[in-house]
Amino acid sequence: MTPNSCSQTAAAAAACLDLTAVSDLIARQHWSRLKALAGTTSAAAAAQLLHLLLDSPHANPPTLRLLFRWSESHFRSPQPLPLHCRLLHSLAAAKLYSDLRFELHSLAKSGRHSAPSILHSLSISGDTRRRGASLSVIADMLVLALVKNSRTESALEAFYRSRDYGCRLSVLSCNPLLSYLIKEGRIENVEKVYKEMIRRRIAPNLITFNTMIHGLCKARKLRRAGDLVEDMKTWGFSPSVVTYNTLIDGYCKSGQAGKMYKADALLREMVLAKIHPNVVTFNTLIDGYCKDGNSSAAARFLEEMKRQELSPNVVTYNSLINGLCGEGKVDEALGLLKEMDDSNVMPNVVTFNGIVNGFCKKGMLAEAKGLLDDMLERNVTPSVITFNTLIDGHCRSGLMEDAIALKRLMSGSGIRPNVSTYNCLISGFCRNGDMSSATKLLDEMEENDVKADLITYNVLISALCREGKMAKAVKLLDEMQDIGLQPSHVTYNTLIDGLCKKGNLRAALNIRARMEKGGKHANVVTYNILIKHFSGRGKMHEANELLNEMLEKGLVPNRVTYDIIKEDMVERGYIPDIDGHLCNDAA
DNA sequence: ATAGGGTTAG
Repeated sequence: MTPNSCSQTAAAAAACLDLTAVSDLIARQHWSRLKALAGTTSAAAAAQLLHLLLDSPHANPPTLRLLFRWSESHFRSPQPLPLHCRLLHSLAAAKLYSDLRFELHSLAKSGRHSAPSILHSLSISGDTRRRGASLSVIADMLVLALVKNSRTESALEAFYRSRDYGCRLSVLSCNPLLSYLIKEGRIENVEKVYKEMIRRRIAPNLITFNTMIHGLCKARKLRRAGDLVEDMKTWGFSPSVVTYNTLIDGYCKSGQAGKMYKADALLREMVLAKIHPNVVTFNTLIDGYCKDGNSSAAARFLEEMKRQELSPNVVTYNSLINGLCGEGKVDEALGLLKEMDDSNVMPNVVTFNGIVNGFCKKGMLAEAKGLLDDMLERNVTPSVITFNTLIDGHCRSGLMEDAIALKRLMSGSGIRPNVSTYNCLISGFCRNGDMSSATKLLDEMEENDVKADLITYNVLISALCREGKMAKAVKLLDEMQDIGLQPSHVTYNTLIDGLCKKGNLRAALNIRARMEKGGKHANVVTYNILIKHFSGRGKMHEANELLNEMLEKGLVPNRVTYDIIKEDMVERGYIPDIDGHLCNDAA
């Protein structure tokens, strides 16, 4: 068959076009002349021509793509999926991978088709003999395209379904899939995908392992993360600086006892293994120590990194500035801001937010507000968080009018108040017992289409509890569950506390039952509330039983627990007969 | 294609 001969279809016979001339017009994008020659006056006609060109052995894939793109934009209507799939196959066969990526990207972005229908259409399209090999490449790129377009659910479907078509995927799509699932906090899916990768003999690489370790750390499964480090070694990969940084960060954020000691041990271990700590390593440690309330240890790490000739960057300084401000050491934070200037590290909005927060915490509201001018001078644009911090600071000092003025100022600077803004203000009004102003803000939220969140409800519930309006408070619990908001421990504990204070133990236990039903287990705070309720009423036996129950569950008593035991029980002459845990810890 | 920083509730 020669390129100019008509192919076997009836449509082609009718058209009997000079395909070389047609291709030439397409390549030169002479669309009106193409219309005259080939009659492409509709999307359907263009589709027909595309099929014709695809059937011709001399079809040129880039030309096909030009025609396809022109048709979709010119007629403002998408071409049918089977045709798109034929185009994808021809691009894959010609190894035009960047064009293929682009086409899959637009297919994924449009969201018109589900992953299974795309895979199915691909599987029955294209040259039967070469389909298998190119199907794998296309499916692999499809998963990647779906991930990049935040269509994680479809990406997962494509990942699993592609197995039914015998596709061999690669780490190039699986790694980003894992990474996105982690970003979305869907750790169960992460582990499933990983296991499926192994089952399908998609060999994990160093990045797969680092990503998985990150996911497990984020899910606070530190032991499993450690197991994976051993796994990676059996696959022939040595932990890299990223592996260590991830683990160090995992421990810093784990909340477990001695976490900073573990983080420090990992630092020593990596140095011993001749893996050099980098800026991220130090930043992670500095942030970890700051969050642990130990900014002086963090400051020593800043010195250490300088000694190792690693340049602290804006993240380094931000972590330390935030830590210092959190401890009320705003002067030292300002010293660091000066140091940034000296070493040409540009402060950004996060830097200033930290200092604004520091001033607010000390009640130095004029200084905090004054930072807005400094920011302006330095070309740093305040963010919602800057204003929220300022607003919250004013609310906490009872300066509600100034807080409202700041909200106007932020709107005037083109920053829309978000839920947090409203939460700060509502909580401020509630603290002042001004429920009518709080309610007005709730209405305003509705008008501005800002949805109430968990914190909004917690704030309102605790305000109602303080006023003893328990029926209304419980009603809000129902309401939030109705609109699909998961109540938190705080929500339940606030209600339990309110009900206990009213002496309504039965209702309090009812909420506790709802809490368990909602998958949230009683925590230390829950027990403290209940123990306080009993011991405060002289029911020492019940209080004691709750103490034991709490310890049996492995919950660790905190300061509040000890205060209750000391003031309500011991000082009134009752010695809890709970087992050894308490004596050891209390001593 | 993998790792690090900011506000708000009890």
